[in-house]
Amino acid sequence: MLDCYDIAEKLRLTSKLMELHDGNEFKIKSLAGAAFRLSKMHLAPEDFTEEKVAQQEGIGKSIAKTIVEIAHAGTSKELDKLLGETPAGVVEMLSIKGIGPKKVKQLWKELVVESPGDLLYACYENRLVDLKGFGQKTQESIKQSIEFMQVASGKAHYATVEELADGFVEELKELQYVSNISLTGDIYRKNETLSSIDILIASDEVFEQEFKSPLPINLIFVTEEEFYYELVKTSSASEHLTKIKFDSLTDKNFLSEEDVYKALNQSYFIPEWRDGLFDEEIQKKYPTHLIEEKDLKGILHNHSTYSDGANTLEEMATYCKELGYEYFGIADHSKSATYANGLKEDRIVTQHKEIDELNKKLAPFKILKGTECDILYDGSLDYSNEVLSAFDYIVASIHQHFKMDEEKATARLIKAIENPYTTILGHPTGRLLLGRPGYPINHKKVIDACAANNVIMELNAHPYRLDIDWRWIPYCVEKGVKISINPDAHEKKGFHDMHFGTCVARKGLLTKDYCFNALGLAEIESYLKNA
DNA sequence: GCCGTTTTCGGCCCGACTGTTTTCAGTCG
Repeated sequence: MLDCYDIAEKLRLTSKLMELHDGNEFKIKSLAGAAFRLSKMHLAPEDFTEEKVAQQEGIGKSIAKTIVEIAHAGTSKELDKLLGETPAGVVEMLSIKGIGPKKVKQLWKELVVESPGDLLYACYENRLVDLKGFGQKTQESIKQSIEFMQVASGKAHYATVEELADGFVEELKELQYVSNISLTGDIYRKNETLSSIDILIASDEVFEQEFKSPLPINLIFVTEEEFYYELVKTSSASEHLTKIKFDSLTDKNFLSEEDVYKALNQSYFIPEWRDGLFDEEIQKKYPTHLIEEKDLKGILHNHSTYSDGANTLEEMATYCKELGYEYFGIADHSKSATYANGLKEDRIVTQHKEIDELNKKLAPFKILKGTECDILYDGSLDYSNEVLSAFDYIVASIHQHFKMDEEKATARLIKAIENPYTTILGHPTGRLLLGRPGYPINHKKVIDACAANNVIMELNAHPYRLDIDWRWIPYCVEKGVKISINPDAHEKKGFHDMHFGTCVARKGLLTKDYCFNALGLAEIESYLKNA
């Protein structure tokens, strides 16, 4: 039997859902009012009869009936019906602080946002500011609310805590009794989502430290002599420890992590490789030139104010040049992406004219003419062949119709891959880490199709996407499919997400040779010309 | 849906705050 407060919550939810579904506004108000009153009442179980409940101010016969129903059954028919008509993620959105049913309804109906994860990404893409009644500040506060919710649920994206964790280590390093210190655990392996920040400390003293952190902090204390032994141990997944026969070590005193692997008669595993997934591959073929940020020569897949970006084409390109890159690929949304102000054909012509002008100004730096072309429901692309041929390259991505089974979604992607104009397959699963799972696809079939059609696979470097998942990179490389590390930048600072893309690319053993945008400008232009 | 009564239908509803507006809508406690 539920108590007054819990029943009130259900009534409140019912009224919010009714509001989402255009219910009678006075009915909605009386439900909300009844919920408010009920939440402050303390009725004994025997008081939950329709007659007694209906005596309360603001509660009439009808709501009294509902209250008794909920008290005994935990829910009501009306509530169940409304829940059945509402995507679960939209219901979750109702609990985001700062937005109520009216705004949730607007987001759901006008932006087709169906979960807090969707919504967070829409904030990142700057899509809320143009909605009536929304603005920059509302968007920012929604973003913060959702980030808070995600952290509150016990997990955070790597990007959210990277800087913070490094700061903690620096802070602790200053303590005189700390003789050695390092991050360890998942964060040391640069895993894409984290549930704690683990720090290994060599110290004679065990101490406690207060941190302001969104994730729990585990301080692990060891002796100075055993520091590197413990570092390898605590930073490795158990699968990795088993494969390298870590337990066979008798000595625990080492001078470095490399020495630990030497003693095990193993080649060295950088922390990123200690998940235990590719141990045999690494042993057989140690990657010769693992990708580094400095190998990246250009940035493809970016947005500008032409579609849903926050900075102009010129601002984006100029900043890209300032960062030392050789080229900048603009890939604004295509016409079907109406929510993102996708470009109709006439605006492509305008943009290309501007690019030609800017290229004169910025040479030898170059802006490449691209598009992030929507893959439509049936797998066809969003522009005619004639329009597609006007671009230097095409990033083909799915943005709509996410609810497909694996067979359909895979066929849809393969059809897009087989389109002769497709250069890069954008964020192949559409996942948002800690947000939504993405559509299910058969990765092998999709990668095989890329290989057969000479299509490059995107590794979307946005820390919420990191899509394609790095676990599939070795298979891409095996099939000869190159990887393009793309930030999907919607503003200048988005370029810095290349760092996170590179982190996971290294986890996936990506070498410079198989990274598409490690090609210099001349090489990439010649590739695009001949493709 | 609830309420109240000038008894059966018309009006309901606190105020502060914020952000987006250009006089107000939505949210919250």
